[in-house]
This record gives sequence, C-alpha cells and structure tokens, in this order.
Amino acid sequence: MKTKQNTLYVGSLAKGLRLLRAFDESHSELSLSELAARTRLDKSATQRLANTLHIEGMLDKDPGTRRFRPSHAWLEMAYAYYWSDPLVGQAMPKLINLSQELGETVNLAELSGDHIIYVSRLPCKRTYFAATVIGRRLPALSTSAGRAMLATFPEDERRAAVETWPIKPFTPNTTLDRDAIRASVEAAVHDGYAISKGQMILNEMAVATPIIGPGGRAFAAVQCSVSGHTWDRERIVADILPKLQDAANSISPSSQSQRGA
Amino acid sequence: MKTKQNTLYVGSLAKGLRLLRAFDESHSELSLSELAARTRLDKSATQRLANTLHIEGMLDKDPGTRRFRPSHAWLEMAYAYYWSDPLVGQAMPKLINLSQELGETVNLAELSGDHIIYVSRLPCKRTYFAATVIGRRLPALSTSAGRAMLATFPEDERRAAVETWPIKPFTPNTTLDRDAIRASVEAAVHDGYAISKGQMILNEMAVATPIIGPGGRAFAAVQCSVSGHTWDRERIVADILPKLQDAANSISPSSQSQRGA
DNA sequence: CTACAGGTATTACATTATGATACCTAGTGT
DNA sequence: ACACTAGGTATCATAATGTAATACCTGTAG
Repeated sequence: MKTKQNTLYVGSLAKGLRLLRAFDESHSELSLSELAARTRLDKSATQRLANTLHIEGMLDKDPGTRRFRPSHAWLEMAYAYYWSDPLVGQAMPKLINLSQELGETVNLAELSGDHIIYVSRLPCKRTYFAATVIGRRLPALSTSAGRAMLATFPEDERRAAVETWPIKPFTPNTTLDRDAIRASVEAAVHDGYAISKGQMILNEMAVATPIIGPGGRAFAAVQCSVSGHTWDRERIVADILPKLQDAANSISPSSQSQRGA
Repeated sequence: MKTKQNTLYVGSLAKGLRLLRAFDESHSELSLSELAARTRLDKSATQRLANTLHIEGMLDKDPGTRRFRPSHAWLEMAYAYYWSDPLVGQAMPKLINLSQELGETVNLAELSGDHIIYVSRLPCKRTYFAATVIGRRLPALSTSAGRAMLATFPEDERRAAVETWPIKPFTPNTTLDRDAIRASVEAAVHDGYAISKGQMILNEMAVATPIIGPGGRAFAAVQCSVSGHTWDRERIVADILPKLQDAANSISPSSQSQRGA
C-alpha cells in the first residue's frame, strides 16, 4: 500500500474505515467477499478487519447469511455528532415550530465541501424514503439549499463554484446546464432565497433561505419541500417564505468556528 | 496491549474506534490530550490515530483551537444505517401519518441489548434537545418502549431482564425499584402497551406499543411522548393509544433476520 | 523572559498486521 | 449420491507496520 508514506498515518485504521464506507444506500448489507470486492482489499485483510469491526460492535453479522450490516453504533455516532454541531441545538426548536406552522416538510442542510448534507429533517408528508432520513449528501448546485448558501458568497467564488462543483442527474428534470444554475444562484443573490423544482424528485418543489454566519457567508440553510401539484412559486413566496426566512434569521451560528481542514 | 491474542483482530483499528467513541453528549469536541486521556492511549498513539481519522475525513479539526470534532461523515453513517434497517423503511410513512394525526411527538425505538435506541424521531413540540435527536441509547427498563417490548418476551426472560438489566436515575422520579418496574412490565403484558411518567424528563409522559416480530417477540416499539401537564393516563389511553396501536400493528418487520451476535 | 502545557515531528525497534495457503461447509447441477 | 464450486474460516512464517520515547516547536501565563 503506497498510502501516505507518513508515520502519522495508520494504514490499518484507514482500511477499516474503508469497510465502513462500503455500506451505502444501495449496499446495505454485504458479505465478506462483497466487502473485499468493494474495498479492493484482499480476502484476508477484509476478514480480519470485518471481524474486528464486528467484535467492536460496529458491524452486525447475520448468523444465518453471514452478511454484515451497520450496527446501532452508527446511529450513536449521529447522536454524538448532533451534540458537537452548535447549529443543531440552536436550530432544532425553531425548525419544530416552523414545521408545525407550515404543516410541510422542513429540513436543515449544511454545506459540506461542494455538497450539502441534510442534518435535520422534519417530514410532515409521506414522501420518498431518502427524503425523510438525515445524512443524505447531495451536490450543492442541484439543491435549493446549496444555491441559497452559495448566493451569500462573493462573486468570484460563486462563479468558480457554478463552473466546477459537481452536478449529477437525479430526475429527467435535474438541471445540468450550468448557465441555468448560474441564473438561479444569481437570482438567489438578489432575492435572498432559492426555489427549485423537480431537481431530486419529479414534481417536488423546494424553497431555501440561508442561515447567515459570521462574515455574511452562509454554511447552512433552512429548506422546505412541498409538492409541485399543490403549490406554485407564487404561493410559496406568499405563504411559506416569510416564516421560513424568520426561522433562518433567528438561527445564528453562535460565532462558532467553521468545520473543515 | 493484551487485547485478544487473535490474529483476526486488528488492534490499531480497534484503537481508532476508541477515539471515535470518545465523543459523546458531554464530550463534543476534544483536544489531542483530552482524547489521549479519555481513550487511555498514550500521546503518540492518539496523535497517529487522530491524524489518520482526520485525513480520512472522520474528524474535523478546528485550525484555531486544534480540537477535533465529529465530521459530517458521522451523519452519512446514519444514512447508511437507515437503508440497512428494514424496519425503518416500513415504519417511516406510518410514523409520519401518526405524528400528523396526533400532533404529538412520535418515536421509533429498537432494542439494542439491554438498552433501547431511538431510531427515528418526529418531534412536534419543543422539548429537551436530547429528546429530539436520533441515536440516543437508554436503559430499556427505564423507558415505556423498552417495557412494552420486554412484555412480549416469555416470562422467564422478562423476570431475568427485570432483575439484571441496568437502570440509572435520570430524574428524581426515575423508577429505581425493580419490583415497581416488574409491575409495570407485567401490566404491559396484560394491556399490550406501556405508559411511563417522568422517567427521563420531569413531568413527561410516554406511551409505547410493541412492534411484534416473528415468533411474537418485539424488537421495536412505537412510542409517543407528551407533556404530563396537559395529559393524563386516561386521555392517553382514549386519544393516543388506539392510533398508536394501529400504527405499530401495521408495521411488520418483514420477517428479516434479527441483528446481533 | 522563563516556565509550562499542549501540539508536532523524528527515529530505532519489535510487535503486529500481513496475505498465501489450507481447511470447512453449504449449495448446485448432473 | 456425487463431485464441484463458491464463500467463509483458520493457521502461520515473514517483514512491514505501528510503536513509544524523545526531541522540537508554539503560544500562554506568571
């Protein structure tokens, strides 16, 4: 392994993490050999590492099928995360109020590199499963939340982001044209909010307003998802936006330092 | 390190996991030396492992304070977990309905050894932060959900559990008397639901009904938390219980194998 | 301006992880 | 019933890898 010829780098630990990361949306339980294949580790290494993770309670193993699955410890990690993120504690009560007032699904998203990640979700309507669970990472440019945040950045950064950040089709209507995305972001600069339609799910609409941090830059946003069948732009602006904006403005990132490098 | 003299056990990986587990509710960001202290690893080891976790994106490091914090990856792990747990997909839409119908906080709890863990939470009222985030682990005996599940177990197992499973005071009113807990569990055997009061938060009340799995045993429960100021047992039984029970009954664990050993 | 605590970097050493191989077991097809 | 295969499990000699001592920074406090 040519990984970092660095004595401060523990290869075995990194390999173990690769096993953990092998599990995702479409790989929710994996056999030993599937793990080996997905991590590109040899059978022996996979065996040892998976065993260790199992013994340490990070992976459950079905005694019948011998397949591994994420354990409850993965949820405990989310719990620990929540306490470490100063924004969540601030935001949670206001998000609850908001979702009750609106009767619509409300989300808290944070910027994570060039993606956004949903940190808190309060679903009010039945919807696609992935839209109801936390921890989902999506390309920032394809989401109203990402665009709303980006709109708080200086022009050159916005430009660079619109040009280089990844995009990926999710529905036939996902905007892949970067000029269109730029237009949307620039509109958000002017309006202070972003609205998108059908980016992730057909006929779903989303509004987002940024949570402005120190320096005027936003690293988080409050977002509301509604059905495109029962809502249109005008009604969203009239009925949802005001409360959404109030909520976002009332959440201050407590001048905490940013996460990152 | 005398850890498992087992060639299928990778000590370095296990130590790395210890670092991750050092973060919790009351330790949300840790410096290198705090990490070393909490994990009982020496400075060098902590340094190497923390560095690796940082490079691999599992820990964020504040450039100013040099303290480590859980990264967004911790939420992604929760996301992966959700896809791997067959119950969640089943339950989510029904829980959303239920919370909308009741207008009260609804939770999905699973048994995790002798604890329960909240897998999904749909808060409707402002409440204590810990009550709004997923992944919280609590002694099963101290929760309505745990008692409701335990009530589906054969008598000898119930008895053993009531005698040996851990309990811990959270409020001045947390029941520490195992006889009282037994009474509560046996009542749940008879009634098919459990109600508790002030176990975790003063004046909070909770009702839970088990999600019966294959073999009649429950490993999960749907639970509803309400304020003891505005609710009492009778109204809970009259207004909440029926819908709660319908919801729980409509969720079948899809005969999936159990998690564990 | 010295002392100290906490973080970072380096290095010689042997413990620890490695991966090839052999062994089991369950399922498949003939 | 049989051999055949794929996938999981166990063992072991080897050296690569992680180890922990130590020295080096950097900032804060006295």
